[in-house]
Amino acid sequence: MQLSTPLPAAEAPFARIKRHLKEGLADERWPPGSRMPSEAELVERFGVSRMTVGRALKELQAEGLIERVQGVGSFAAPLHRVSSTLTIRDLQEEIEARGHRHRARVEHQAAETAGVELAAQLGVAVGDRVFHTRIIHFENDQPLQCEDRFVNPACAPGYLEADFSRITPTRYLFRHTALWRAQYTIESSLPTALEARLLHIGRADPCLIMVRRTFTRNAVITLARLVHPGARYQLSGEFNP
Amino acid sequence: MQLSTPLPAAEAPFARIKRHLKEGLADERWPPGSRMPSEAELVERFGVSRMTVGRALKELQAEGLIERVQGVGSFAAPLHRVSSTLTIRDLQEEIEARGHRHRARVEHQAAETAGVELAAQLGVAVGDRVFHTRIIHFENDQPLQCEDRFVNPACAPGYLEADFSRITPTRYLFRHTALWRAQYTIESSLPTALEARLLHIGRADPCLIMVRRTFTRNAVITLARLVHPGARYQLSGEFNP
DNA sequence: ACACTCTACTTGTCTAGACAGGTCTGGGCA
DNA sequence: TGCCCAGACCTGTCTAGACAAGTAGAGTGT
Repeated sequence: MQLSTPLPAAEAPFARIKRHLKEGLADERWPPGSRMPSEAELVERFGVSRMTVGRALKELQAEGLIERVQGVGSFAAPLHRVSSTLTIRDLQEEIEARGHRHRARVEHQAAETAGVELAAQLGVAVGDRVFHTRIIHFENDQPLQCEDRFVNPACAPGYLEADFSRITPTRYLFRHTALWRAQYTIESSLPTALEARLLHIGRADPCLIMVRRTFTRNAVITLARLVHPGARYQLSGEFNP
Repeated sequence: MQLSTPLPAAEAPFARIKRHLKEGLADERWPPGSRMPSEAELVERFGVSRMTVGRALKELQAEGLIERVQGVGSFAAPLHRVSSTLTIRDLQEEIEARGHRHRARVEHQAAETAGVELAAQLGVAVGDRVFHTRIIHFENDQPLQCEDRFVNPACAPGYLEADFSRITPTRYLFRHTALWRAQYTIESSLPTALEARLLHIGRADPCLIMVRRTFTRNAVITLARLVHPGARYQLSGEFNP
């Protein structure tokens, strides 16, 4: 006997609407920046409830294909933007997931005084006390990351007492602060002399460098510079539109 | 006169539930892999409707903090994972958004025969015809990207006839193929001799290299190697948990 | 010319119910 | 013992309506 729905399991209404909008976006039926149909129009057009078209639109927004403004409308996102989720895992977990051994060596762990640039980046006053750690992470005894990190003492007062050979700063901060937002940049550059020595690479060996700032609701928690030998480390990710 | 809701605009119920769960996850009240409260339990606990807790859980799932299985339940995701959306824009748009001038020079545009490695990467047979372009992208006449791209002819038969000094391959393929999935890796490395010459940099200058494969539902559309001078280009992104 | 208000339209959120379909478990039956 | 089935429980999806809150524009009064 044949079931009423063959196999593709009959596309759900919200998915159908989403696909319709996505196709329209793809062949520029709604050019970038232009106004999309309102929820009410879609409700009428597809004969579904507002919750359903709302869901389709919300997901398109989350994927970065449209922008929505309360009281105004929904708009096609600026040209050909494509977003993917880049998962940033704690390095220790990443290494252990590969079945390898993680080890961290603490090179430096002390309070320092913030200079002009650091103070600006960390949102504190020049001359304020900030915490500074420099840690080398090893994968099977091979140095994989040099982590230079400045921490706002107001957000993590106990930071200097933590044992970072046992818990990574990422994990420590995750546990002791309320993470709200993060920013990062990724670039390719040469290591400093110190970094090259600590990572056992040459000064001319390219490195993948990630600079990351994380925030609570109001303040900067931490500024981290993560330097990886280019030959041993790569980021990867994928996305499904 | 004082409004009833001071300023933080009274957190919405779904956000409150989400925050509660997130906090519990953060201090391991539900250890990774363990079972989370069911929707029904949360409905009772918070006195809201199922749609509302459903939304909170759905968003946590989208953020990768929990995993849900129909008929079974919701589970805390494996350790300290954090995901962010890395937005990949078309380079031309990115440059123009900065108010700069974009120009592309086509170095190479021809059909070639696939070798063993390329055939495997592109999902075609060894010896099959594939399209190959090499294009230099300039920002204000300074070379910013060397784009080496192989294209599966089955997906974009007209590729060799396109004028890539007028439309970028990314945009062309976006328009002529049904993009389904993409994979990329980012690494830091040295340019080849050819790339160094085309980008006007030295052979010892580090580069940010992105290798990207995009797929239709069944086939590989394209394999691209995007080489950027480390001194002139960086990726950036952010995320809000 | 300017400032204000009122209205129409938009998205944001929530409710209380409904049905569908997947998973697991324990009981009954061969 | 081994199989199947019914029920309990779970998530996935949808509806029809409601109120809140933001925006833009038209109209009005000074």
